[in-house]
Amino acid sequence: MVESGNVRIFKSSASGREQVLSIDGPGSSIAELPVFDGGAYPASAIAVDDLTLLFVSKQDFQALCLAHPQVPLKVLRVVGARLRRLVGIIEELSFTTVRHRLASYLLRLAQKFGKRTAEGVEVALPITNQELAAQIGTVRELVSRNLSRLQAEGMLKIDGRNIIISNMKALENENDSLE
Amino acid sequence: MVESGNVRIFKSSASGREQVLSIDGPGSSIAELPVFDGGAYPASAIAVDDLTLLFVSKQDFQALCLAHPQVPLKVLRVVGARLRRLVGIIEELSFTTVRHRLASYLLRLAQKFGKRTAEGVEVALPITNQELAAQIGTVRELVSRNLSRLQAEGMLKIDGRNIIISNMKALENENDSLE
DNA sequence: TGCCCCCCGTGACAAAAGTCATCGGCATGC
DNA sequence: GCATGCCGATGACTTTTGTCACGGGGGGCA
Repeated sequence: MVESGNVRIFKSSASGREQVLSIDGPGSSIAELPVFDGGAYPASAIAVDDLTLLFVSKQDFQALCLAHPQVPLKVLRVVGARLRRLVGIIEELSFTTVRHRLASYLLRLAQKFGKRTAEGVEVALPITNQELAAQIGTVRELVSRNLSRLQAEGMLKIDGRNIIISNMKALENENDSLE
Repeated sequence: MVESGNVRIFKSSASGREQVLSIDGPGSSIAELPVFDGGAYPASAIAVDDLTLLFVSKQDFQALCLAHPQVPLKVLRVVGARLRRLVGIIEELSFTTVRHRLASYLLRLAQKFGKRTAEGVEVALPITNQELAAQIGTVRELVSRNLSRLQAEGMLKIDGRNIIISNMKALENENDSLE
């Protein structure tokens, strides 16, 4: 269980690429699978910032579940959310382009953290291009190129780590109609 | 719960492509997520052959879990397996080529159903190229082309719906060393 | 101050993926 | 028999993705 801080869960390839599966904050559980089925860890994890975790052993978990039958039902809800997220990643990887995934990411970011300004919605990229690439399943260069291209097309303006989305509508259009 | 027969679980894109998430047979559960968290179905399902299902309502499931605390623990194991499979799909989609995924598929097939013959291991493709494409996340044409190419390179021989893997080693080499 | 490391952008290129169209085979059903 | 529809192969092409290499810009640290 994450007590404080954030963890990034990811797979890495032999050639050094990474694919982020999720980023989990306080209240989330991570590395539950071995507790459920006794198997191996399905992915790697790394602290994004200062992090404190609570460890629950397989034995304790099972005992807890047997003693308090509501617990596993709650856990199932949490695991369900994880399943949904993974299905979403598969869908994006299988059906959409890097450009599309990038637009989706920016939109999500804008909806969560965007500030309205005169020129549009402004957000600060919280991560490097490298990490963004890992989250949307591509490489750093393509993130860079596609950002430039979106800028050239007038959808947004890049100012260092800040991004001003000047044409929210256009960005949203990138988003629907999965090709 | 699947009582008999097989179900294919898949997502489909606006342009008509499909991505298979899993194929489940007797003993598996499907469409559990709404029962867990009350949300929507995360994907579509279709009967592969004659199929009988057992329906368990959310209420019954919860009552069952509360009455028999071992049940949800077992369910967690099953869901865990599903999580692992999805992570595996993401890994393949993100890191590997169509060629690689095709080779993996054939190897799995050969290990499960292959018959040794003088010329190599023989398997019958149980599905159309179209469906194979949906399982490995691509389109029909690429499956066809890559099969031809593997044949041209001497790894296997295609005889209608039958495939004779003449060079198992070479096919396995395709498989390790995720690029 | 200078060095090193990481980050970013970009050109040039190669490889992979996907699209569109065509042809031929085969089964099904009218 | 013949039309229809699905399936597979393949050529020609475009787009997308990924790789490699380079140069420039900081930030930290000795």
